[in-house]
Amino acid sequence: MLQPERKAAGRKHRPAPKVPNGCVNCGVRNTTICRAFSDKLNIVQGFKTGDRILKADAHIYRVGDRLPEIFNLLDGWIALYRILESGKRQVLEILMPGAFFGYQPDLAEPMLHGAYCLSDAAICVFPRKSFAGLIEQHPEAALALADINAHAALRAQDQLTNIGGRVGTARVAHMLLDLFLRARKSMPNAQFDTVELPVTQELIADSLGLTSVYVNRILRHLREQRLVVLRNGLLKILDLAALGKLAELSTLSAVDPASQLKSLRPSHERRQQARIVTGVTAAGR
Amino acid sequence: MLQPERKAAGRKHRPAPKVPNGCVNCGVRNTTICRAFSDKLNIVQGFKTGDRILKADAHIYRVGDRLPEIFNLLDGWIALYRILESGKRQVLEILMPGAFFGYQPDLAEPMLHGAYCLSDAAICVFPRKSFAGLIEQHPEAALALADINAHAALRAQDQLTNIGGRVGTARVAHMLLDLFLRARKSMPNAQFDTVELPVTQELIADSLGLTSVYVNRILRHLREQRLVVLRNGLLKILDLAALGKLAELSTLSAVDPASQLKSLRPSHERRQQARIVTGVTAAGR
DNA sequence: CGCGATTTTGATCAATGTCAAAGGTGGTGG
DNA sequence: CCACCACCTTTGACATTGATCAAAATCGCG
Repeated sequence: MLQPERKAAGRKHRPAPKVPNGCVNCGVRNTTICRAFSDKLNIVQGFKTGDRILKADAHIYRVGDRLPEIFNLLDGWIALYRILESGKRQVLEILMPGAFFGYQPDLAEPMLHGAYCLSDAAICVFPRKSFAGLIEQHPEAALALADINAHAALRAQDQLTNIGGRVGTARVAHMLLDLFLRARKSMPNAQFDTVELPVTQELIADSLGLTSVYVNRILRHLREQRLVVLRNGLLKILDLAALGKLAELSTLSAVDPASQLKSLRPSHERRQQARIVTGVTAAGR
Repeated sequence: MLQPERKAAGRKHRPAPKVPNGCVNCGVRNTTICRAFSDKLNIVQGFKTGDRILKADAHIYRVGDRLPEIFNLLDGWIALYRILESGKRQVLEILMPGAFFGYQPDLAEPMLHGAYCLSDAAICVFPRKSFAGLIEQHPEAALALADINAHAALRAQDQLTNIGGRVGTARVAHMLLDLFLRARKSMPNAQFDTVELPVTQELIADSLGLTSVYVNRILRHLREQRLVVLRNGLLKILDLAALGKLAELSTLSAVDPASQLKSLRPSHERRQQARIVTGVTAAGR
């Protein structure tokens, strides 16, 4: 359950994040709010405050802060979270490049969630004060914002469904699958079965409403079943199909990983059905 | 865990829902997307397909449906839910009058969630096909939509935090508190400690990722502690302050019930601190 | 090589789920 | 107006999942 300050895990080979040279060369300009200005990039270019490079473990803002800015995530991973009265941390969402964050209904109010870097990261900064004006001036931007928010709601509902509807093992499987598929998208060689995952077991636990100790046991279980291995910040998928089955993909999910399950190496020798073994505790070593 | 078809509980004294006579007389026109047209109600008036009265337990749409419409909730309560592969139902949100629903990022895609009536209800129907056009034509509508979606995301995150971060007792307390405060808002006499709550224990369970049996035990516990009584579709708050404490209100919640906690009858004779008794099972009768 | 943080593991306990049966309650048809 | 029925609500006994506590083993990084 979250200690005051900690170090993120395994992110060695990751190259230092770089910011693009002008919006024209921005790699994520079609994913975030900027896509509303694709034919007039000079507007965002003039609007943005600047870019910023952040170290892993840096807090971009905390719950209760009154922010003067809004952000686009250019590179790196960021976690959004809340803190409960009990001190427990609940991770709301894990952001990857292209995310638009720091927004909430009433821009002047203190932030309802915090954001901190899972890895070194690069962000693009917008001034908060004039943001509303920008949106009002440009109808397409309002549309893009509506769409972005709708997707945010969808993701939150996905997570909600995962936590509320699945047991620990399936929860973890589902989350790993989601992270894997998302991370692979932004990878150069998109046919690999391994991706970098700068998440700590405690972070997974705080995402899924479990304990890090229990997550550790579940991970061991998944490893022993030859489904997936998470080690040193690397996630390796061994049996995508079986993992998908274990994850009890909801019939129609926003991410819809189901449609992507056929893309990894065709099939495998170990077709051992990977029963949904509950009772991770007593898993024989 | 949701059976095919069921009857909602206790909703006897509720008057039959009525639809307003024209948008001008609509009671929720300032809550939903229509607020963008406050000075030109004739536009929505001309745009809407019509109104519809629904019986309790009616399904407005189900997961996978391709909807030809979008809705405003005029009267009554509606639950949005998903179905997991296991057959488990996860309630995403409970809607009250003024909600805008049936929207999702890609309007042409099959619905990712279902909607069904907890009580008799009245809804206002918009044509889905031309909805995008309406939004594009009216910048303020796009803004309103962005805001509505942002709030939807916030609510989902609230629920996420409740399920992921709290134990059963606190979860139920938090949900009841939320429902109470929301329901009371739309009540004539807003100083009462009792509201109608057309929810079944199974619905609460499916909302919170618990079992209806366990929810029942938690409710008994809350009743025995003189905090709140839920019976026959009526929710009566006995000790609002203690309930709020039990609910571990997150420091800054979107709904922020904390700020409303002082509004009920001042204090009470039984100031028995209502310890957060865990271990509901063996509660002595 | 050594420190700080994370991962692992064992032992044990508390929270929550499952199964099954008995009571209630409101609605409805006769 | 009453009896019956379907659907909720309650409760007991028991099975599992997941949390806690505490200590050892690893790993990344000077």
